[in-house]
Amino acid sequence: MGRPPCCDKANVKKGPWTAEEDAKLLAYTSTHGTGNWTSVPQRAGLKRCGKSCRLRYTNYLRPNLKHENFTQEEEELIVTLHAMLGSRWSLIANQLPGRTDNDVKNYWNTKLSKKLRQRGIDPITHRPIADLMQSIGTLAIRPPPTAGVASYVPASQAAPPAFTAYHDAPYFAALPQQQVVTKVEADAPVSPEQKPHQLNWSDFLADDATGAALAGHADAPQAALGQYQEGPAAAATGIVGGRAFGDVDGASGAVDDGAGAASAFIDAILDCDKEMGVDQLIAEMLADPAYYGGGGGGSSSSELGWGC
DNA sequence: AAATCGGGCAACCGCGCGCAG
DNA sequence: CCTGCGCGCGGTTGCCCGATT
Repeated sequence: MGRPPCCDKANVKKGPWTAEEDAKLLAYTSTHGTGNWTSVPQRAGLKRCGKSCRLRYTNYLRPNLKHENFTQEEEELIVTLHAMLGSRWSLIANQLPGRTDNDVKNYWNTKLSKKLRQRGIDPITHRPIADLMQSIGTLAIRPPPTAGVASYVPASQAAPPAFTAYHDAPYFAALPQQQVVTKVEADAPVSPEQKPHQLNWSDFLADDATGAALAGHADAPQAALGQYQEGPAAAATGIVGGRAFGDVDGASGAVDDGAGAASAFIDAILDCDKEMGVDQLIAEMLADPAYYGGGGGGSSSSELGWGC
């Protein structure tokens, strides 16, 4: 037996919302709040599905929403967070005050992913496309990963089996530094003399930015995040959900160099998420050995310095 | 000026999770 | 523990509108 529909679809209006419908919904929510969406249409005098009402409200009518274009800072934060979190749009949107997950998702799909491609970066793996192409050949001669693990890893993230230190990639030289999500092994800083080396499968997953940031090679993420950073104090006070990050003021103090700033930012994100109850989800995701192709001697969350 | 194409965005759909009974 | 229900999320669709032919 399937789940019954949330509303009588035959008597429910679909499609674009009219100004009158918006007004009714807004009037209702402003006096009654937003609880129990299934009853909202009836109470507000709308022939809409409750789900549709919720969506309209959260994506368009909700107070404090930004309707203007994304700023450069927001762009950079989205790119960085996407490198860390993947397509967890709601988590990303939480760090962008006034933006909805739908906003962020649409912006990513229509603008940012193209932008990254134009700059030679694969928007899914956040790695140089040239490296990905180069890796295809290497892939053929590498032993397959552990079967049980491989089936768990999203194909989109299990891409390249080998790469060079991004700092050496010539095509990156032309890129704005903050667009580059670097990857350096946490316990083995790359020296100029070092040759490109091969890594474990677990090194190719979404922890790149995190690992890089926490390994003290956080130039790129830090540059992108610096303006959002309010420091550990802000996080500790429970200013969360993007409020602290969003209330950027130029006098908010010095930004630490290196791992300190990046770590603080990550901690702040985690604190925010904790406050919102999503920290557990992220912690589990990061700790999940299967997610990172564990067993390959790879980077656990603790090894990455992820402060959970 | 009309037709076609493509991008951007709002909205919908289906699924998973959490909670209450 | 099981079931029903509401909510939220991510993926996808379809419409609108500007650009191009």
